[in-house]
Amino acid sequence: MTIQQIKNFLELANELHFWKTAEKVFISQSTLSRQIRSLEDEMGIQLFERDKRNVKLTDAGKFLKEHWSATINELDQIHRQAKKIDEGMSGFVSISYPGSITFRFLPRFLETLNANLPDLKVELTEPTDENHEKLLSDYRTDIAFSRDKISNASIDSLKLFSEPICLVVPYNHWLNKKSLRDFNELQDEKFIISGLHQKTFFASLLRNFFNKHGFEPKTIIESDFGGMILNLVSKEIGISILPLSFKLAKVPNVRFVELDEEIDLYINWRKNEPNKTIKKVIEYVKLVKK
Amino acid sequence: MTIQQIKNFLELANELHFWKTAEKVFISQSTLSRQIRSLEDEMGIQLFERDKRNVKLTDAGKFLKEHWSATINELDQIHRQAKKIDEGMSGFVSISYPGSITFRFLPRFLETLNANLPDLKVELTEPTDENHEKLLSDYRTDIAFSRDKISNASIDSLKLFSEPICLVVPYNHWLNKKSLRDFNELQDEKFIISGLHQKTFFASLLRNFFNKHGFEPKTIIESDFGGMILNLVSKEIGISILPLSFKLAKVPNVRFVELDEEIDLYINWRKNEPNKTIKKVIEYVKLVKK
DNA sequence: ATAGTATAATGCAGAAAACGCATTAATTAT
DNA sequence: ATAATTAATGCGTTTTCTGCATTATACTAT
Repeated sequence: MTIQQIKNFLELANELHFWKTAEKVFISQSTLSRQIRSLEDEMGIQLFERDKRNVKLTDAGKFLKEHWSATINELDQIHRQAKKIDEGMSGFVSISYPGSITFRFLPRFLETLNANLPDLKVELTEPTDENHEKLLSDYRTDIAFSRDKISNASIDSLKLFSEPICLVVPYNHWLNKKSLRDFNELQDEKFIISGLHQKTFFASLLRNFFNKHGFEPKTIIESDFGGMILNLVSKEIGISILPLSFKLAKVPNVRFVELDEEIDLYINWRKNEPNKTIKKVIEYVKLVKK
Repeated sequence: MTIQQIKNFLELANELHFWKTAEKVFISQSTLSRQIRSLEDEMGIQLFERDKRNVKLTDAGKFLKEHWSATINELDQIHRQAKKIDEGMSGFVSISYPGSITFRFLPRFLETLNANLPDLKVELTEPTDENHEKLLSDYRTDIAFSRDKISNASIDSLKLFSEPICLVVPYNHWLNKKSLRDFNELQDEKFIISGLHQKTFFASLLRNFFNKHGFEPKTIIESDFGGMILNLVSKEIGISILPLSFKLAKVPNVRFVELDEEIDLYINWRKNEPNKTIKKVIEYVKLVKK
């Protein structure tokens, strides 16, 4: 039993005329006649009462006309949707990201995605565990934004942009770009930063930074959550170091002082990803970049 | 695109193994491989990602597995129902009947129908216009019960049973079978009967009856509705003549006095009726008969 | 009644498709 | 390296499908 056969049946059920119907569906009258016959045989159900002159639906035929018609419409709908998925116009991606891009890059990116792939469903996760390689290869995420460059034979990466890291201080704090001549002046400041023993990339970046400048910060609160850190700085509990992106959070009573140190953002995905949706999303990220 | 192809796809989508699936659906592995391929080509959608070793569903494939599965189940359901209709196990009949069979024959008949064809829908009409032939040929009714024999080349009839007609009197009325020696004794009785000028069969039967016995009844109320007549008799407003069947209405304070006159019940239907449901219903009526 | 017309079914022969066997090619396991 | 697994493919055969031409039948007009 062919979908086309059913469609032809529906056409005939409307026309009730073999010749006209055959013409309409671009087959010969004999073919149509035999198609309907074979449909009837296969189902073991008489669909039409026909003498040499008239064609009319049986009760079963009426019933099937109604229900098949509905089902065929459903099917067409389903096939259109499947086509969309196949073409990556719709579907599902799981994205993991560092908190710092919450305020500028990520919303822009999601906006672009939504404009171009309105049927796409996105799952966002802000992983505490930063093992991007494993997240990707275990299919727990499809696209991983990361601050560190990942070198792995089965992962493709692309650097999207760099941005300065900044000292984050309360508005009236003595410190500004010009006043800061020597980092040793920060000796007595109370820092609110990620625990330096952490294995996250940002922690190791901080570790390097303080090493380079030869002093150890006085850490009074440890936190990995930028939003939390900003609020503590705003309440003048201490100062911190964060990527410039956090400025966009627009927390009041906070100033960002750019340092001569940059941090990168990479996008990572499984090499040879066959999923068209994911590939398409990766293409769009290139449009947004910085 | 074949229904079978879709079913095979669904099987493969579960098994994710060509050889096992092919065995399960009783075709060769090569055929299955090509069927899936042709499905993919026809839809223009990749359903499986497969290398020489592994088979897995694409996103579009997952989507179609889910939705096709639902649709195929619906279709199977629809086909079962259509089969029922085709076999006359289900469907629709319109039945017209004279009020007199409301109390005994019709409920029995409907009970039998319901027991044997539980999915059958029945429309009952008690026509005031008694033109059964026209009702049938205009498809306003499928089965017409009638009191008169219908002679019409395109209508088949069957006599189901005969029953006496009765004088219907209040309980304490002087009249009974033995006391009634001569119909002229009814000269002074007040009758509640169908207008004798009416063209209904029962009216003409009454006309004949009174002619035969050579007197004209004193009619105080004209009515064609047995139920109404019975209630009026019960209130001792007059007496009437009705088929014995009305006794089953069990209206209180009413006695039936059988006369030596019978009335028939016929069932009528369109000759060569192709509708299996109707034909089946006609068969069942024969089981109930009397 | 009779001839004419409309229309679904059917015989036939050629075209296309489907099928299974055997084989190939690629991958994994030992 | 070798064997085993497994999806794809070439090929010949069988089956099915298709359209043309024709037939059979019922309705229409005269």
